[in-house]
Amino acid sequence: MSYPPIQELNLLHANICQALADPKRIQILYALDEQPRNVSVLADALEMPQPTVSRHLRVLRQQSLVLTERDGPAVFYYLADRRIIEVLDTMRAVMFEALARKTDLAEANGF
Amino acid sequence: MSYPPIQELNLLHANICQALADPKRIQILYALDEQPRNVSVLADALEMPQPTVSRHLRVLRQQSLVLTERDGPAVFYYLADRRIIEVLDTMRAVMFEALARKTDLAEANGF
DNA sequence: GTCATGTATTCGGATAACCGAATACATGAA
DNA sequence: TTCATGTATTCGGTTATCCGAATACATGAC
Repeated sequence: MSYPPIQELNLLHANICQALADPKRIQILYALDEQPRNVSVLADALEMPQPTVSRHLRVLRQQSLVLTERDGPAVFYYLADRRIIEVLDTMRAVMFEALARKTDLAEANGF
Repeated sequence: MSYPPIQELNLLHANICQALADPKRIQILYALDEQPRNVSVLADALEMPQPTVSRHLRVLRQQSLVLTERDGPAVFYYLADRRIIEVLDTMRAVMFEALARKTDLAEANGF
């Protein structure tokens, strides 16, 4: 019998988080949730250079956060699992409340 | 009137994700969910050096993911918001399904 | 004050992330 | 095959992260 590889599990888990840990990738994920698109259309919409978008998409692809479908020379990207957006939304909510708490605290201390 | 600073928002958001993007910090968060503890007790339980735990806790604290309470010379750490654990759990579920999909795909291709 | 306990920080080096710019690659049409 | 379109990769430099080891700091007891 082998140990449950908790360390390994957490490493994989951390890799997912790492893939989410970039402002542009977050923007890309929300954009793909709004509407799946191919790389250059996405790059135009987000006003990012195409290679930048492509590299970020690779990171998301490597973590299976997005999937692809070819359409001639173009490559369509779409979310692999919409729960990732729910996760991001929850994190945002938590973040806002934490910020509010911090602000209240600061004000209570006369700032 | 000012633009909604989407870029800034996503940066803050990414900072939260970044704080989650480390295997040891994930382990620490789950451990604190199980039971709030002070630094050295946590370090013993997780078999990590005390300075390592302290540095990771600082990262989590900076993102308001954990809060503290002094108890003499000891410092008690606890989760700021249990939804973070729900987020982590959801991510794990998504991750497992993605892994399963990959495995199925590999097997379907004769591996 | 001094000490014991517990916590946080600093330093230095290794590793990894990010970007712009340039370029290579893939696909389908002609 | 050649070309146009769309996508992916590489290179070089900068910046950030992580750790072990050592050390500094904080708190309360005495």
